[in-house]
Amino acid sequence: MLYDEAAVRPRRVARIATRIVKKTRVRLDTDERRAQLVALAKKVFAESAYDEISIDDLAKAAKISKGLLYHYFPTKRDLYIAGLSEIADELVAAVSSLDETLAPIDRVRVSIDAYLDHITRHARAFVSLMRGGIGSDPEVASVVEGVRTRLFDTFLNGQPFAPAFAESARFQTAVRGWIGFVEGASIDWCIHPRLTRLELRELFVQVLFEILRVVAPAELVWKTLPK
Amino acid sequence: MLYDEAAVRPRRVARIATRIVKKTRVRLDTDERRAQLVALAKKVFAESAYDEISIDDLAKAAKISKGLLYHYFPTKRDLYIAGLSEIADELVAAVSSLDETLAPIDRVRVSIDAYLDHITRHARAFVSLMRGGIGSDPEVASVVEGVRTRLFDTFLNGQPFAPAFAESARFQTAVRGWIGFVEGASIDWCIHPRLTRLELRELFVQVLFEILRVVAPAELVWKTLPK
DNA sequence: GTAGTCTATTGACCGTTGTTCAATAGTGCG
DNA sequence: CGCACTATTGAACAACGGTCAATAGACTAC
Repeated sequence: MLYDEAAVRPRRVARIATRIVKKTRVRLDTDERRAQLVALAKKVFAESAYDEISIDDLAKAAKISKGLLYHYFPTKRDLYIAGLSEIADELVAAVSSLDETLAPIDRVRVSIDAYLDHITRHARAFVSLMRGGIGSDPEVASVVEGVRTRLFDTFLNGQPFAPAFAESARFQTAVRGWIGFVEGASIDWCIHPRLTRLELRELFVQVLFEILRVVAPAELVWKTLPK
Repeated sequence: MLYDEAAVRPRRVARIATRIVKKTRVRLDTDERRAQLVALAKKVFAESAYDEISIDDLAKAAKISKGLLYHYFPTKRDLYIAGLSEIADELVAAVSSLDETLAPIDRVRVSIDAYLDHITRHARAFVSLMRGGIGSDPEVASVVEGVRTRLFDTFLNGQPFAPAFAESARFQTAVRGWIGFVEGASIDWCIHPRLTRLELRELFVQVLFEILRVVAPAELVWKTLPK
């Protein structure tokens, strides 16, 4: 399959054959081509693992040559990260449509709802994003960690924390932990949906509040903490 | 460097030279060799990423030929997983020395202490274990997920839960989330130690209890829950 | 129409990788 | 000494990620 006849055929003959068959090249604008390739990467890498997909596979799927792919992305990893970043952006964007008129607690509720909605619809992409196709690659890790901090910002943005509270080490560690809680339970839930989406959401909200209560000194507790 | 003189030298010449130099082969027992190779894999893969280390590197480090490596492990991935599994076993073993005489809450405390002790001493190995060198590989994922469930068992084993409680979906989801909490905060803490080890431990314990309180119906709450 | 320019596109090529396998060399037994 | 057993080797292989000079389609200018 690798060394088939066409591959070793001399260049000139191939050229003539090309003319005869009228195999016309498709010329695309730079931006269109880039967008097409990133879209393909998003789809393919959400379905299969990083090293199960070769550059040749991608080129064949895009109906272009390998060389052209390298004209747009310096390395396979760059293409992968481009796709992953878009998946990440979509997730963050889906969550961050916040309604200023809502009470803080309901704002969290809405955000988590949007979050669960989105990862339900894009379960495979979500898992492959969070599990990190190339776990040890620093760029990939920074995309994933970026999602966490951006999600955190979106969940809690504009909430009336006392500044001293928000900067305390306990608070930051606890929130990072809560993100881990949500992530772990979400991934588990994607595979074994033992709770309804609503039950899961309420669990997240309740746990968040309990964690904040544990972490915060009494006088700094979030104003809207129930009871 | 790749195609150096020695490499392309005809076999017979090489053999004669070998005799002259008296380069004796080292013959090892099967189990010893296997153990040596797994130990090497553990060390190397804890330090560097999966695809930064080639089979040639490993063979050279072990002072054996590539072929022999494949005599013991059918594929590079198998060797990697063998090393990873030992790292995982060591972590679980370190945590699971439980003292039956202690009160349940203190047993959790001791376990978490051992956990933090261990990941402090083997931070790199821990991170590369939990971040998964080949994130999407199902076998690797199952090793990591195995660590989570075994840690969970160790943390909570022998605690006086009502069976109905332990089997409830809310409980299981919540505990899986707590594992995510501990993991996320631990990895964060390995990189930015903003809290003391003791503070972190107490945070974990408190959050665990609050989560259990949130999740459990009143009459089933862990007997030892403080207050 | 034709010549020339620009650049999107190609395919042959390279070195390295993971993997295979027939050949080899130590070791112990009769 | 001869023989079997197996730990060990090294050359070969296909596939991979990546490079590059050459090509072809679209545009402008005359």
